Order: sequence, then structure tokens, then C-alpha cells
Amino acid sequence: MPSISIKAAAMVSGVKVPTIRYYEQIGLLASPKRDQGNRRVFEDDDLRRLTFIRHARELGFDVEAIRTLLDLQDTPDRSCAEADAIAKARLSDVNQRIKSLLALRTELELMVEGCSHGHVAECRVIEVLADHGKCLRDHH
Amino acid sequence: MPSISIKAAAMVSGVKVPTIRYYEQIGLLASPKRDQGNRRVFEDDDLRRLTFIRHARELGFDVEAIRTLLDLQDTPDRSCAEADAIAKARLSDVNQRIKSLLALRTELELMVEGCSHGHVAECRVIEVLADHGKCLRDHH
DNA sequence: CGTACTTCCTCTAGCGGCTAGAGGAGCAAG
DNA sequence: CTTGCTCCTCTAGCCGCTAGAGGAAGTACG
Repeated sequence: MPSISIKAAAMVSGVKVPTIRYYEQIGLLASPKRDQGNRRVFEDDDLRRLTFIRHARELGFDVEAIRTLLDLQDTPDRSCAEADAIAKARLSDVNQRIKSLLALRTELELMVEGCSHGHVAECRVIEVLADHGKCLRDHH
Repeated sequence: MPSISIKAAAMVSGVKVPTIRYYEQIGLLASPKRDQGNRRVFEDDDLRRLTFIRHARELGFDVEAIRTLLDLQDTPDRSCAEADAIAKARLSDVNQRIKSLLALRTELELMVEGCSHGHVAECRVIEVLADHGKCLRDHH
């Protein structure tokens, strides 16, 4: 099913219309063909790219990483070491984030549990924010 | 120890110098006094606010939430229900993020583990990105 | 054939939360 | 008195979009 409109492409790929145009603008997506009325026409290939990009974005890869991954995809003979490195970097980043979010959660839970639902003066939420020493530990 | 420079305030509070000025600009921090040379002079009160802000930012509260929390702190007679609600909202947001990051981690791990370190053509990293169906599940 | 509606186009500006840099003033030490 | 540090203000940039203006082109119906 080739030759669909940008709106259809957005629905198929899950990337919003203005975002598609944005990706084209920053050169992440090659400019698709145009019809006689200057409208973009998306082929299977464009849709595959869009889906790739969307998926990579969902996995948290930034645009530069995606650019590299797309380049790699275009040259299947090359070693995949680079792709591997990018994914690994992303993985360690995600692990780091998880770690700090877990610490955060503990702290927020303590705050919320400690709240006596009275007045601000004795509110544990405000108190903890005001006095860092009341945190569990110095993870931040 | 009142009356310190912006640099010292930055060191004490852990908020960078330009960020302090930025907070003042957006009205999150009341404009501190100035000395005869037009330089900002930070008193204990300013430092306490800065520390409060930094801590709240570290906990992921956005500027609007912090504005409200600071307002609340200034009126200790008020009910802390609002502070409680803000913290709870933040908590559920954090929980949500943790959840999706955990799913992400699983997927990234599979990608990385599956990489045979050969050529791009058989690279699992590229493959998974290209074909969403190869993901563990449709959590996204 | 006209006209209303939808989709599309380009372009610019804005979001949040800073960060970087230009260009200049003030102040202390050597 | 010059060197060097800190400070000031102001503007512009970062990322990854998103929103809106202003206009053209295609489709549906009378």
C-alpha cells in the first residue's frame, strides 16, 4: 500500500503530523516525494523509517543516536558494534534513572505518609522540602 | 551568616549562579537586596528558599508546583491538603515512570543480549527497532 | 458552477528549565 | 595602574516537539 497522505502516515506510524514534518526538517527522515499539489506522499519505505524512529524514541534514544542507528541500518555489511554501544549506553542511562527514581519514590512516600493532614505548619511535605537533612539519605 | 554573594549562595544552596538569576527572573525567588555596587546580597531567608527550591527540583517538582509549595510554606495556618496533593501527584508520576523504565530496561536488555556482534544485517538491536512486533509486548 | 469543509502547505514562535556567551562595570591585590 | 576575578544585563540557544497564523488545494454537496 504505497502512496499515502501525511495524515494516514501519521496514523499508520504513530507519529503525529507536525512531528513527521519536524523529522523531515531536521533531516532525520528523508524528504518524501510530493504529488502534483505539493503534498507529501509516503511510501512503504518512509513508513518503515517513521516506525523505526517512533520506536527508538519510545525507547528513549535521542535524535542523534537515531540518526546513527538509521545510518547503520542502511549499510547492513557494517559491524553492529556501534548499534550495540548505543543501546548499551541507553541501557545504563535507563538503569541510572530507575535507581534515582526508586530513591525518589521512597522519599516521596515518606513525605506523603508523614503528612498529618493538618496545617502547613506541621506538614511533613513542606518540612522535608525545607530541610534536606530530613531526607532518608544524601542520594542527591 | 547573612549577606553573602551570589557565588557563595550558589555554593551553599547547590543552585548554580545563572540558575539563581533565572529563578529570580521567573519570580520563583524574590529579588534579593543589592549592595552599593548593584550586586545581589543573599540573606539566610533567601538561602533557605533556594535550598527548598533545589530540593523540590531534585524531587522532580516542576516550577509551578514549587511556586505553590512556597506559597503554602509562607502561610503555615492553611491546611496542608494542597501540599499533600502535589506530593501525591508527583508520587504517582514517579511510579508511572518507574514502571515504564522497567519495561524499557527489559527491552533494551533483550536487544543488547541478542546482539551477536556481527554485522548490522543480523543485529538484533537494529532488528527490534525496525520491527516493533519483536518487542516483548505492547507496553508502548 | 459555486461554496463549504477538510486537508495540506510553509513559516514563525513558544514550551520548560535551564545554559552559554557577549559586552561591560566594579573591586581587591600586587 | 594593570591584572584578574566576580559581578551585572541581555540575548540566544538547547531538545523535541507543539501551536498557530495565513494561505492553497482537493473533495462533497447543492
